[in-house]
Amino acid sequence: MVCVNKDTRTRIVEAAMELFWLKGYGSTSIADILSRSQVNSGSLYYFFPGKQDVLVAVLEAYRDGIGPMLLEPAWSGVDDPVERVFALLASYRRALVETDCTYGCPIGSLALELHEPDPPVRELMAANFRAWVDAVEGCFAQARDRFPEETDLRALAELALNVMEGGVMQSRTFRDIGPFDRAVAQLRAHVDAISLRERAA
Amino acid sequence: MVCVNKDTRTRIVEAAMELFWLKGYGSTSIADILSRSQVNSGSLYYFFPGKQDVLVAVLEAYRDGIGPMLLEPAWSGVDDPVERVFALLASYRRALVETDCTYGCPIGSLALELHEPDPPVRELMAANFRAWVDAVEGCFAQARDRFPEETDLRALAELALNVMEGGVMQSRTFRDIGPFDRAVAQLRAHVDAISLRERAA
DNA sequence: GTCTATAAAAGGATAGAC
DNA sequence: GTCTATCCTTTTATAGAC
Repeated sequence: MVCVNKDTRTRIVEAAMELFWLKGYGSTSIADILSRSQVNSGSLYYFFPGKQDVLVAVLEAYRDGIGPMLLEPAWSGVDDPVERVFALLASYRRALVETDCTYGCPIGSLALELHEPDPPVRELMAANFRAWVDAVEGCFAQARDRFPEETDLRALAELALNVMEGGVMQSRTFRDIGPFDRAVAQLRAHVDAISLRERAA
Repeated sequence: MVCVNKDTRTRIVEAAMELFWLKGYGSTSIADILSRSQVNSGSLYYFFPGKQDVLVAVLEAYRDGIGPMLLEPAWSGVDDPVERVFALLASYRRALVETDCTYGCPIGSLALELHEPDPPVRELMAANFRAWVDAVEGCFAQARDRFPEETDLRALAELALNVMEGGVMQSRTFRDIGPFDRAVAQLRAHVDAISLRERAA
């Protein structure tokens, strides 16, 4: 990806996306965004009324990028729908390991950092979670016949999100990948336990 | 509890505890703490070198209060050890409902808000999670004979934490208690599924 | 231990030329 | 669309009397 000649707005959003992930929203200053994106104050305020509008753009970028930036890379080479769920979780594991258990899910961090988000911000965070759960539920739905009829696939997908977010939270706090791995193992055991028969090899 | 004549340090810590819960650490200013605790700047800096030291005191208070302030109220009138786990989760549900799904676990929020906490802060957040998981693991251990020998009770207790924290995160974001309830229901189903026989009525 | 006043810095946002 | 300079507010922290 060529990074030098992107348009200014894109550079701002990408810089903010990374900084919010690294430091959080409140701890990222406009000056941080300006210096990382190599943009001047006037240009930022030409495109965005204020800092919160940059956040909105970042959350829109995450929402729009969930397929191409998150799911497709995680699922490349993985065909089995249930394995795709665990491949997705493995991509969060990678992020944790690569950052020495410092950074996990950017949406989750923002969701707990911002205590009284304005409606557009909250709605976009919800849209991100919804899209994630939709995708995971879709995986389980493709394997519908492996689960008992009464299994609530939506609730199962939400459990996967909880396991991921909770695992990230604990691993970050303990600076240890162990809690994340045990969380995923618990989900695996649960999915196996409710599966009707073994998957085709 | 008499609140007027508590000593100054205690008033500061209690005010900060509430404010960090309501607004987060970064969004709570020293001025906020001073006005809520009715203390003057000079007094706060007499007791604490800076804002982060107030946070340390708050986290110590949570850690020391987990028994008397969290577990004992949640467990009053509940004798069955496994039901105590769900009674604890119900106390988080209460916090969510009473605040219109705005506030959940203060430790979880701090854990995701603070991206690069200084060692004493991170260690205290870890100590809080550890104490929570210890308590829940203790409940499961009291019902050891209800679970297969190979069941990892520690991992099960960690799952309970993940379910709580994930459920809080989603319910807060969607401003809807549904995700939290479904998360707890999934844990209940999992615990029931691995239980060897029905509990005594 | 507590009070008031204030220093010192950071941060969000704006103005106006180009 | 971009640039520099700067205003204004908030915030952390300190000084020094009492």
